[in-house]
Amino acid sequence: MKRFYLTTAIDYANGSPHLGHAYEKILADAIVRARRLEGVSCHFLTGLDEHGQKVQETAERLGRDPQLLCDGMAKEFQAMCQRMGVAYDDYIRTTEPRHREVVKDILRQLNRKGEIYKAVYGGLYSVRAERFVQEKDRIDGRWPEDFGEVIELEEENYFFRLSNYQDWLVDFLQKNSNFIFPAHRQRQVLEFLKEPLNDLCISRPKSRLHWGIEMPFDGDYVTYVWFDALINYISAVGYGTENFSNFWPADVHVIGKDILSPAHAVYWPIMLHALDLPLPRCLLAHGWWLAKGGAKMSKSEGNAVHPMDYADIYGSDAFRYFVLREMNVGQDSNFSHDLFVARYRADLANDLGNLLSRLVSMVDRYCGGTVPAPALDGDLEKELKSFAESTVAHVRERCGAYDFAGALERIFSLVQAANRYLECREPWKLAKGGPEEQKMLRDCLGSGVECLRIGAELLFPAMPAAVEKMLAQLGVERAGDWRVLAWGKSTAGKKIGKRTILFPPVEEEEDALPPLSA
RNA sequence: CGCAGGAUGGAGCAGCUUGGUAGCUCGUCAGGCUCAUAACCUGAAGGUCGUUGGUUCAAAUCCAACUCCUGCACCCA
Repeated sequence: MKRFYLTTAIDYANGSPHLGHAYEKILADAIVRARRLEGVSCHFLTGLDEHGQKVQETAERLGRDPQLLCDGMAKEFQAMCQRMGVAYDDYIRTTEPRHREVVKDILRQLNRKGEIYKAVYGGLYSVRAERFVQEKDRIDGRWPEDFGEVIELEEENYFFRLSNYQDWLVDFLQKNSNFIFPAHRQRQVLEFLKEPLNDLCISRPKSRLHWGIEMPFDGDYVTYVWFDALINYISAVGYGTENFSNFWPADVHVIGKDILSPAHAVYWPIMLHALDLPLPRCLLAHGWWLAKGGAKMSKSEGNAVHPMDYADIYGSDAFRYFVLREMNVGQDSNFSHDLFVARYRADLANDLGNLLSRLVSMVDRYCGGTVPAPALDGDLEKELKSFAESTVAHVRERCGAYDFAGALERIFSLVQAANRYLECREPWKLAKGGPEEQKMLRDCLGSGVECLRIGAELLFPAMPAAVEKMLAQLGVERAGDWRVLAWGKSTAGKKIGKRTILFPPVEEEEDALPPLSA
């Protein structure tokens, strides 16, 4: 049975995880969680890209074995996923035998088919940077300092016949306008494809680069890192085995906009096509997080956000909520401490956390801790029920369109509606009245709890851990299926759990900033 | 130069595909409430939707021109 198969980009093992990595994984995780709530069986892959020049250089600089270096990085990235509640099903590392063998198999196949040829490549080569450079790299006519000596170099390499497939790819993109999300990115790729494509150099001589997968038909070369890395999407799901068709084609490749073109939008489709494999259904290219005022985030600027610090201080769910709420998928977005705290305070602590808190408190105080049934008659109750149900429909639709910002905005409208409803009914006053008021009180609290229960179910893709805690306080099990999520009696008669503060208030001081370790 | 994205009340955003009284959150001001995490609810102030022209009965939304910001160097989500 074919599953919904989603991948993220595999992270490059040359640097520690940062906000961008965390965001991409959280976005992917939320998509998968939402899909599962629709009853779809899913497979969520992420992993680590371990070969290539940069990793080799870093390992040499540190005097460490590159494999050990990568082992450490894998642990770091996996720990981040764990911390962020990112529940992948499989983690692929490009140094694993299961990957290496598939890469070699594919190279053999393409070679047999005549898609690969050997040719001499000549150009300007920087000895210090250990790579080919171009005339346009010159600054004021001179080579940058860190290039060192630049020499003419001729080198034999293996090339993949990309250019043969350019027309096919353009045709494919024109016929499949939903291949890349958001749509304007697809136009950009088509623009890029107006220029003739060069064949792709897919080998590196071992004299220059040894840290890679050996070319199966020539032991003097290793495979170019991009060619190697992209294959993870099929090597991880058993390419060449009967299981493969349960996964491939992938439904979504979640990637950053920087690696859309040419790697994912050009190399990868052509590689697959040359192998007679179907293409993934969608490339989802997300934007970048910018520092305050739209500045680029970087380690050197010292304005990078450290996701783990936020998770440690505010909880991983608060962090997940922020990035999903604030980023319009596909566009760039700002991350600033002020924005984060504003969201945390207003949405999580005041609106949501406080709603839970007041409901649990009142059920405890006025109903002996047993949740009453939600009312079916009053006008306000009907209105609330109707809004909750339309919210379910709206959120399902938005999540299907990867619009978590829109979905979360709507869920918080529901939370506000519940707060407003309590304000209108004033259960704390009803509690002081006679039998009729007592009946209204029970109807009111039952409705309030039911409303929050539905909101919580909808929040699950964004805040899985917090939702479990909320539902535990409301005394209910998570339904775990949006298709049957209707206003009902599922909370009635349940005993509420222990009331705890889900999102504790944060201090006022500016110093409450997480430590910005450089 | 070219390509792409952006420009909406003090801040951050939505709306633009399928024109029709400008919406959300924060912030500010005034009021209400007391169940609750000094939280919640109500009301108000604040925008000629970058500029200029055009199409139209009607434009933030369509068209044209222009201005400003960002990205397009290996790497980086």
